[in-house]
Amino acid sequence: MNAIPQLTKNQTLVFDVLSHADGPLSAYTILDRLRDRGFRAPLQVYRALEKLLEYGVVHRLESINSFVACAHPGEDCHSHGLVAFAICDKCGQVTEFHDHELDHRLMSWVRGQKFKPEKATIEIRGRCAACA
Amino acid sequence: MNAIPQLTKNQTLVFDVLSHADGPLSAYTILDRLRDRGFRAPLQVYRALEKLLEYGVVHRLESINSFVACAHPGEDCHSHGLVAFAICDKCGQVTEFHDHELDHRLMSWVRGQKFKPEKATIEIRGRCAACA
DNA sequence: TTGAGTATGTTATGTTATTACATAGATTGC
DNA sequence: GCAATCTATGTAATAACATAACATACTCAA
Repeated sequence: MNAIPQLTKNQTLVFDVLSHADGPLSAYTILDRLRDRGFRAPLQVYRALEKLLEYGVVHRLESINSFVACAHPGEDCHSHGLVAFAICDKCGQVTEFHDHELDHRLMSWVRGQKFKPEKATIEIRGRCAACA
Repeated sequence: MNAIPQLTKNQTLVFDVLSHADGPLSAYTILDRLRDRGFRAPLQVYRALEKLLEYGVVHRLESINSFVACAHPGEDCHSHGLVAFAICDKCGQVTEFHDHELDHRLMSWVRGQKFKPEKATIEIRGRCAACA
């Protein structure tokens, strides 16, 4: 399990915004929230996100082009294996979920194909309990 | 299992392009390939794709913003339950995959959360056997 | 203190997707 | 027939998401 390096200024700012948000944010929303901290351009956000994703402290939700802080503060989430998300289309709430059995099933299929996996995306869209 | 309705002119054109492609295509690539069939605007493509997705004859690959014809020609793919994809980042080849056990595992977790699923995205990125 | 590496700033541009509005064709009921 | 309605299509403009290219500054070890 890799340690998380000291974050740089911009990485810290972006991570803070995501940590305090109550749901996933788009890169441009993050940018807007950091305007008064000096952010001017999308690249400042995307560059920080790139590193935060690499460190495993932030996840990208491909199906909604948004980013969310990992639900396991202080840990490198990569060590948990695959991550799955349930995303509520009504309220935006995201639930993160790790399941070894699921990983195993996916990976055994993938191995059967002689496919070398690098990254997996598992996202379920629908309505959360509160919004159903 | 719902029958697939008669496709309209634009839906047919878009589906043909996807069917004959050797991998996933972006909406704008489809547009370019249909310029000489009279297509002029993205919306012509997106509107057709929307229906084709609904009918289950085309899939959207969220992690690469692209579209691919379903691997089961002539059937409504929705009837197979969840669909997973292995996407080769080198050659672009996509392998489609259905697994009941996997569905079950995901859905039982989701039910445990009282979450009402509408749609699932499962995509594995990496290198295919030929490109590994 | 210089050179290498990393982080940042800035402008411009590329790519993906939708909004808004107009037109055309098909179908139904009268 | 001929309106009313519904679906499909056409077009322009714009919104939303992401990266390229280049310039500057910071940091740290040799």
